Amino acid sequence: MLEKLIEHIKKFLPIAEEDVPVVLSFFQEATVKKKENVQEADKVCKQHYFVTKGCLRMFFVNEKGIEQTTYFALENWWITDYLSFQTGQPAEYTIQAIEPSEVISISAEKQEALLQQFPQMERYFRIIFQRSTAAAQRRLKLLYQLTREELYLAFSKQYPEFVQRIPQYLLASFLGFTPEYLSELRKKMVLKQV
Amino acid sequence: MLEKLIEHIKKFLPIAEEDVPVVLSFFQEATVKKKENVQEADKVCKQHYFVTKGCLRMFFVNEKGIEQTTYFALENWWITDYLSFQTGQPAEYTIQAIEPSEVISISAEKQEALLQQFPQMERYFRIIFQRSTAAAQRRLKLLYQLTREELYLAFSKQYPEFVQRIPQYLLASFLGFTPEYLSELRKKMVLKQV
DNA sequence: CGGATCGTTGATCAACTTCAACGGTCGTGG
DNA sequence: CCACGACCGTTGAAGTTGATCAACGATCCG
Repeated sequence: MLEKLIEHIKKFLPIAEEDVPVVLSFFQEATVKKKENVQEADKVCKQHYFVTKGCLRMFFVNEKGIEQTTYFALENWWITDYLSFQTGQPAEYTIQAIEPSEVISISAEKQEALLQQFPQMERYFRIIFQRSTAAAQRRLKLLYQLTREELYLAFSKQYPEFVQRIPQYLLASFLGFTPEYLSELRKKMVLKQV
Repeated sequence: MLEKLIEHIKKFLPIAEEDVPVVLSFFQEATVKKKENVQEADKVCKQHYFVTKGCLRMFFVNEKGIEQTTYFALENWWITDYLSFQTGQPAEYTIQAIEPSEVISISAEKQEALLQQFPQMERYFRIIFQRSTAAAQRRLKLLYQLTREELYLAFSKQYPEFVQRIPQYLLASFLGFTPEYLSELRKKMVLKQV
């Protein structure tokens, strides 16, 4: 399973075979059950997670007590509450598996130690975060320019298999509307196709 | 003016004095007039901008022909259309000065060359992008959890001087609503205070 | 001084939420 | 293996939020 991470790193930079076990020694593996939290809100987020199997979601609980999902992480995606991870403040987000999953993680301290010992890993994380920044810009553009209905269409088109894979109420939350409204949208779309 | 960039880099890592001029030789300076574009939509975004003075905004034009502003960049902030910058595709965003400004910039090619020659700069950009990722998470949380009115209040509270500094229609656009509605919100708030 | 730009106002309208209720399905315990 | 409860998706009515459009005043700047 750790192999998955090495493969991912190798996509972005060369890494000497003899360094592989040393690099990997900074990380730990975990199996996560469905609905299990890897990170609880209000606790400091100590780990940075790399998903090797399954799917995680990140959510916060709003004033009405509703879980608002804002991120999903699939295989080969990094995820964490970066604000808490960086500053050591309590996290605002909970991170939960929505399927039986497998993750690799590294603590903030170990990540820093890894970067000290293997400065070339700065490049790996620089690229990861640069891509994340680009993805955030793209997502924000969609959020600003599309109606909820168009958002649903765009997302369904880009991730058709994923839409099948997750419960509708999570998708509705992620897209920023209610499950009832998603239900209405789906009905409308079926009618149009007939 | 280039001094501002060096100061910023030094906040995150040590840099030998003799390296300073070499590092700086990768960058270029520019003065930008109010309303001048440093980046046009549909052209490939070749530069990564660091603002040393003034303020830039990033926007796209939606289907109704309205300029939708999604980012501001103040002093010591990096900004660009990262998707275009990374992939070489045409940009979706325009980047424009909203005040007379001064920027330092570096092309994608030169940034790569800089990182090859000074690998410690990977750390600098890793930190910049990691913070940017954290900021994006924070912003997304606010967008999902607050009403438009609360967004305006929160933003006014966090950046009171900035709200004074920019035209209201830009602020309304950034917060995701119309200038007319912002006007209504402001009226409502004044009435409450009386 | 004159035109363009910006903020405001009010009426109407569309998008989306809220709430309550119902039916289907899935998983768990007996 | 069945029965029960919890969870999930759906439906429809009523209510909010915020958009749209058109018009007007103020201000800025050349």
